[in-house]
Amino acid sequence: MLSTQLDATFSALADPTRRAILARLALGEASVMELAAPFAMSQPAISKHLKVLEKAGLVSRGRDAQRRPVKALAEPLAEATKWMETYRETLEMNFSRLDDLLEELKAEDAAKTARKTPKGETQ
Amino acid sequence: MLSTQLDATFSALADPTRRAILARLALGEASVMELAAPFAMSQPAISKHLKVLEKAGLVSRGRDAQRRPVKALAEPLAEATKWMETYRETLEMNFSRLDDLLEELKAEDAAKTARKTPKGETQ
DNA sequence: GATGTATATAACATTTTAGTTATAGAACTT
DNA sequence: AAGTTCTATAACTAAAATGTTATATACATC
Repeated sequence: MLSTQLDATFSALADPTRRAILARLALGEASVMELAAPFAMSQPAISKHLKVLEKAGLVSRGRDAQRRPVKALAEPLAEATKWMETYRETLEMNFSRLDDLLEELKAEDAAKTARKTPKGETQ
Repeated sequence: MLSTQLDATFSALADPTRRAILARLALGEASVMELAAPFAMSQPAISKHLKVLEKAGLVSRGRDAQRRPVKALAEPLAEATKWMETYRETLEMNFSRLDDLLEELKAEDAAKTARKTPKGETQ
């Protein structure tokens, strides 16, 4: 669980162009030109984005004559998803502990109030 | 579902120092000094990381005398998690369709072979 | 073999990011 | 009120990211 892998995955996902590319690739392989078409951006720019995605392991490249078809890979997402899930679980645990604490404090306070308030009286 | 929110979330998570800060905060509120302690990094550097996290909505700041306690917030994660889940689901759907296609091709091929092979013969 | 098409790379400019030190301000302590 | 503690900001530097244009390369086709 190298930190650098997570860095690469989250960095790759942090760019809207790259997320759009991945969204497109989720529907199936595509060539660089096909991927570049929807964007107001040069082909070399897209090639660079693809290099980022490839370094992060989010895509792999094939070979079909002059084309280098790009294919999405699912694996690297697992680690990133896991990090986020673990984080959220810890957060939630902490919140529920906080809730418990608040409950405790409330109960304690009620007890004190009860002690201060003579038997049978209400407040 | 502004793209810029996702950008901010993923960018924030792309840095190991910020992930460590969040991991620490998942256990409960902390002051800037407490957060800075484990890192070989100046206090202003940590303050900058906190500003990034705050802009992404991943933390909120409180006030306790000179301290500005930092608290983790869960909400922004939802969108990011959703993006990743949707992406993975689409990917998997596509893979299973590919599997179907391969099955089809195999069946087709088997049928052809059968036609080429006279009745009763095996190959 | 000349031409076209798909992609990668080089060289460059601009912006953003991540860190530094120095300093300022606000609130506590004595 | 003087000093200490906590945090933020300013000014700066260095490196990385994102885009550009021009060019090279590899294959396909005429």
